[in-house]
Amino acid sequence: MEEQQASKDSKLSALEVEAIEMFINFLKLIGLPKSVGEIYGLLFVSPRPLAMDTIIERLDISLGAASQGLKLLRNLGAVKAVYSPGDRRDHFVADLELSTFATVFIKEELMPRMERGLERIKRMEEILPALPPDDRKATEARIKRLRHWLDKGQKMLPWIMKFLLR
Amino acid sequence: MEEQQASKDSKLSALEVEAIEMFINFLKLIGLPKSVGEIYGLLFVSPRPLAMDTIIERLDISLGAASQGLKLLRNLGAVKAVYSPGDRRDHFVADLELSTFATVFIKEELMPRMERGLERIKRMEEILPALPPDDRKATEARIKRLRHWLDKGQKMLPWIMKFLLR
DNA sequence: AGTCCGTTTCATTTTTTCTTGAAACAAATG
DNA sequence: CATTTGTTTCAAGAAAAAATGAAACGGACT
Repeated sequence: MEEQQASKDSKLSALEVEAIEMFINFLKLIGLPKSVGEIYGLLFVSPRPLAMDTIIERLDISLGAASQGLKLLRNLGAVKAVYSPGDRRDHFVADLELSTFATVFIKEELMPRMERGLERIKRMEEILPALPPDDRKATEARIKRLRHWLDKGQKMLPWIMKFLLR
Repeated sequence: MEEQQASKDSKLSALEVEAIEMFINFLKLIGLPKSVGEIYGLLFVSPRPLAMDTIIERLDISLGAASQGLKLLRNLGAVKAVYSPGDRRDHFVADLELSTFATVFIKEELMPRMERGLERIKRMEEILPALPPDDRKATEARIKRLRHWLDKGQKMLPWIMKFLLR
């Protein structure tokens, strides 16, 4: 009579909830949807591999979300499928190497943007000479500053990566 | 007869378009909406302060978006209002110190999450002893790893900040 | 080959986030 | 002090992102 909560998270332990919320928050930071954070959080604290069924049931998410989320996480390298003898289903484990997320973010989000940024700057610099002389000086200074920051960023990234990878 | 484009960006120079697109992309990265990127981008390449009217007109955005976007940018410290003699309107300039964005992001997004993360970890560690012995070991290791990463991150941040600020 | 079990895909729905514009507000002007 | 000009606020609408679930798929077992 006091069981039977709204069918919701009744199946998750306090520890699991903490881990899940934590990863929802962190992964949101790098633009991943809630469901992905949930899945990774659950797998992260799970002492044994989980099948998709289990994940769906315990997190109470849809088939599609689970499948897509797992796919994404596998592509990132944050989750691996392991073989489970005598079971047709795939089972999933979290790769505990958290640097993966930071690394992926840097490689797939930051770096490409910086490259495109540099291209833009080059184009802007080409346009500069055609500006009215009064404005040119000021604008030139600004673009130079932009470039300076991009360069700085690009120098910094490899260093951060190194730090992340041990 | 070949003028009169769809009333759209006809008022923006190629240079402005580049800058705007660039900032839309970068600011999106730290979770800011398109309109904010547009405003900052326009101000960044503008050799002189712009009034809100001008911003609205040239970017073709709404009054509300302009007001809110400018407010946000002012709060971040990325835009300043300057006095323009003989004009009732506020005029806005971009603060060229791009580190502002990174700094704000770190301070308002990253750091708080890390703190909340540490709290969670502490709570998880308290729960640990109550786990079934077989699982405990494995889970303990995972949580230790989590903590390790958070610590690492927290150590890294001040360093990054220092790097950003010159 | 046919059935079953598990997974992926994707059109649709739901949720979240952003934008709009009208109304309230403020502050300078005549 | 009424009016005009400029700005903020916020409820409603539009757009974007994420979740759902049914249908298609694929591969193992009989």
